[in-house]
Amino acid sequence: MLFSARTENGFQLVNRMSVINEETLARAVAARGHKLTRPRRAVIKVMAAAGAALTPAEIHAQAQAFYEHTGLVTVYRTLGLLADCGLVQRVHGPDDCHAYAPVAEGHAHHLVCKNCRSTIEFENCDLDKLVSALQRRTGFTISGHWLELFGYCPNCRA
Amino acid sequence: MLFSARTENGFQLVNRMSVINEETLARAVAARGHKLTRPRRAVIKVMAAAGAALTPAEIHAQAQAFYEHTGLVTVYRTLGLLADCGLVQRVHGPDDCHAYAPVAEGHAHHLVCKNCRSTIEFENCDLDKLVSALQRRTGFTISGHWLELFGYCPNCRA
DNA sequence: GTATTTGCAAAATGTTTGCAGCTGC
DNA sequence: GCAGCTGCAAACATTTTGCAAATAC
Repeated sequence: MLFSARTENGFQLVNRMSVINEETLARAVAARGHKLTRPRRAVIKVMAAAGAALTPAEIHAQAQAFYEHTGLVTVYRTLGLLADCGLVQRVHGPDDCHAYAPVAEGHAHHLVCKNCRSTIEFENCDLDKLVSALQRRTGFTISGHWLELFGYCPNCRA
Repeated sequence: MLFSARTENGFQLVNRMSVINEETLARAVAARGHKLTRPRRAVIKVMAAAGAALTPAEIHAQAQAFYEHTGLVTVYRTLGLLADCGLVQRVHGPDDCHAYAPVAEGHAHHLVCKNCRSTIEFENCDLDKLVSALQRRTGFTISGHWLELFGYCPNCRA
């Protein structure tokens, strides 16, 4: 299992338990009737290829490597678009909640290192028992959930 | 089980499965060597008595009922203080993440109605199996987690 | 009495909007 | 060609900081 160093400011997805690629993202966007413009392709490339949970500003910086004239505003709009399609998801922390991570199946959870912020995506969360108990006790109909784990990765345990 | 109407803008804690009171909060703040000033007492009153997950602006407005000259800046600072003490916790949503909720035991989860935003606090989350499986598979040492459930409360199921 | 805390105003940060021009299909 | 998209600048919202006056203990 490989754990790479962190990006200057970003949370690196060091080991992804599921995969999402550029093609899938591009196709999903097009399928919804949205145009595949140059800046959108750049943002998609960043989210798919880099595989990192990044802030809009970081995505902007990286996207400019693919298409130089990518504007920050367009990054925001594209992230909104991708989020609407369930292809991208906000990653919240105790403090910040400005990062976005790619999502393989429209729903995912993240395990984040509190020190270097490397991030692992996982899918199985096994909350059925809790969910049904709460539904019974509260009368709510529970339709979704949202889970993040924090800790220290092998490299940062020191 | 009682479900009250939502506040104008806030997420009402309609049924709290655990309790935290003003005295406890005030004592914890004093115990850490912080002064119990009038604006701090006002914020504490709001968080304890109202029992609602509220944004800083909402807390500010409500706090002024207890101490008129409470400033918004002080609300931010007091929330930071309470959060440091584990007495208050940010409540994040898919979109917004600007609300704070009182916490009984330094750690809690929330079940939020997607329609009226009424909120239930709960504590038992039973993630041990998931946590140990992930630790084994990833090599991470997992020290904390963060869980929120979404759905519709009995009143909003329509 | 003194260190801490406050409120104000101002700055910093992050995000959204208005709009004329550009571009994918 | 035309709707959808872009980038810029400017607006907007939220949070933080500097500082002199006020306050808890």
